[in-house]
Amino acid sequence: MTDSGPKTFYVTTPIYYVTAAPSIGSAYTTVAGDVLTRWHRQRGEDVWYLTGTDEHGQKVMRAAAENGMSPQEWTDHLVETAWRPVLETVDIANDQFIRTTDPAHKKQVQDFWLRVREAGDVYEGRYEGPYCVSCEEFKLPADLLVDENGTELCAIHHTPVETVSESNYFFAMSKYTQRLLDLYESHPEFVQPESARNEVVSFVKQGLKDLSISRSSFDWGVPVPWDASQVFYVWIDALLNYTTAAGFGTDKVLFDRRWPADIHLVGKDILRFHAVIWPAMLMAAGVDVPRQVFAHGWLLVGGEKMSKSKATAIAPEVVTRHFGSDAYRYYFMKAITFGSDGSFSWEHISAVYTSELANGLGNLASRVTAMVARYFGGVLPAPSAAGAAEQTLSEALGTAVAAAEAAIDRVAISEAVSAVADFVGAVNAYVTEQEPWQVAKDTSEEGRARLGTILYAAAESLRAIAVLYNPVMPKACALLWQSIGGDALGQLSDQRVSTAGSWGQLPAGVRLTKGSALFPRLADDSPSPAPASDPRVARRRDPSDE
RNA sequence: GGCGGGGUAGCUCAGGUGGUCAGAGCACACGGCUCAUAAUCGUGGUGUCGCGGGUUCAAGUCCCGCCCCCGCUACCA
Repeated sequence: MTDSGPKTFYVTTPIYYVTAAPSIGSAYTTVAGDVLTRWHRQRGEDVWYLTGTDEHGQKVMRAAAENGMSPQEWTDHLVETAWRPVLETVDIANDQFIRTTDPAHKKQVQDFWLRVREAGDVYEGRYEGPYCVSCEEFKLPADLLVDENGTELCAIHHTPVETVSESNYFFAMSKYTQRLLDLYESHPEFVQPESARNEVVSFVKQGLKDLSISRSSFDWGVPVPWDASQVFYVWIDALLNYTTAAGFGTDKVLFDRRWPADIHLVGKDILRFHAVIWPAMLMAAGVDVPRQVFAHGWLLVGGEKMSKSKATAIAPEVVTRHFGSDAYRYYFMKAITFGSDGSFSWEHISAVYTSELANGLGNLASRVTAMVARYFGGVLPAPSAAGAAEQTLSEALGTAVAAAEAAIDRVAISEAVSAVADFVGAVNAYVTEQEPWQVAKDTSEEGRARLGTILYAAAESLRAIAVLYNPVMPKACALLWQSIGGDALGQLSDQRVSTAGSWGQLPAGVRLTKGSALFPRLADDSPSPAPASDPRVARRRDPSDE
């Protein structure tokens, strides 16, 4: 619209590889991005949140064949039946869903590499590696077995692999070794958390080799524009989704506003592609590198990395069906330190749901709205002079807001959520200590005034909680907002997190209603792990679940 | 093998530049309260801070050795 607008806060998830349906692992990343997105929107920033699917490559081809479909049919099917629906399952407010099979993307990939080629960083060479004739594909050294004679065997066919070479195009990535190291040095925030940064730096310090960027042994990919016999290596194509979506090559005004991306969220398994290859590609093309690549950890189930092959992969819907999307989001964002591995268990999410959402936040809303209804006919009383307790409470709110804001800036999502959760606890304690039900027995003017002050403080606290939790639990917060009469202040999504701590925003006189429970207590009927045949459970796609 | 991260209360984890660092939440026990979703509030933790040495007045916290777990060690994504 305008070419002088503010820089967009641009958030991305990885584009998920469509050999299988989503698991809680991929949804975890997407939820994290969504929370950051919604939080920044409530700072009043212009945010663009991108997610999507990565659809090329040999594995997709193979998965399609196994399912009796063409690659395009297969990816269309999975995208429409699994990957788009899961966004609704976990309540994602993305702005765009990109598919690497989109024509616009394919064109951009070709244009990008033509540009790098013209810059002199693409050359023809030979890729040589172990090849299994039965599999009809190159193998990775790590995937090979070695027999007693030292012969390398295909792990699938147990037959010797041959050394085969094919003509490929290469990207002169080695040239960028030092520039990458300089980037990591001058911008420590480029790769986070620190553990991820260390791995990347030590990897690059070994020196980079050039990268084969095309394949001629199969054709499910973006055609190399200057050589019809080759398609681009899937990562080289996939990474460019981030610039395609930003308008690279098609809309300069848009691109200048949106790029560079502010944060690429990735699982730590795909860190290198994002923290090494991707910035090197961009440097070669003369494009700014993203501001940050943030790698989160694994979801562990039973102490092990979640794995489809071990039937520990869980479909998000299995969890949301029982707990709802808000609890799903809350649990993964609060109970797991973002950036570290975290354990998921049905028992744990169940315990967190009951203690923090049902007994904590839900019950707080319930008791406050019930008392306003009982003692003031549902109309929020005006507060009289605040006492020490109210002062303490409002200060606790200010502390929570400051802590949460600072944590979000560090992508310490669990800390941000915890800061608000601590405030919820403080409000519950406040209510208990002030004993409004006792004060209500004092029908004098002073008694009524004091009662009004207490309930106002409690309701005002709920107002702030709704604002601060909205990025995490949009559905429940919408209900809470409605029940405390928040509409008098406008739309919840328009409430700014930065000023959420300003005390006294909720106007006296609004009507509070006690709706149904925000988070009803749930019967403990923990489901057995879904069987592998369950269509909701992703098919095997090891070793990565991204 | 090399590099990196980790082994802390029943569970999930903070802390870790040496001296209120022996912690939080959950679970559990007892007590208070009754507005509320049998919810809430308060009180209660000696656990060899993986093992063995060492430095120090003082070590989860530094040094050495060892054990175990996980990740990375490049072109499957």
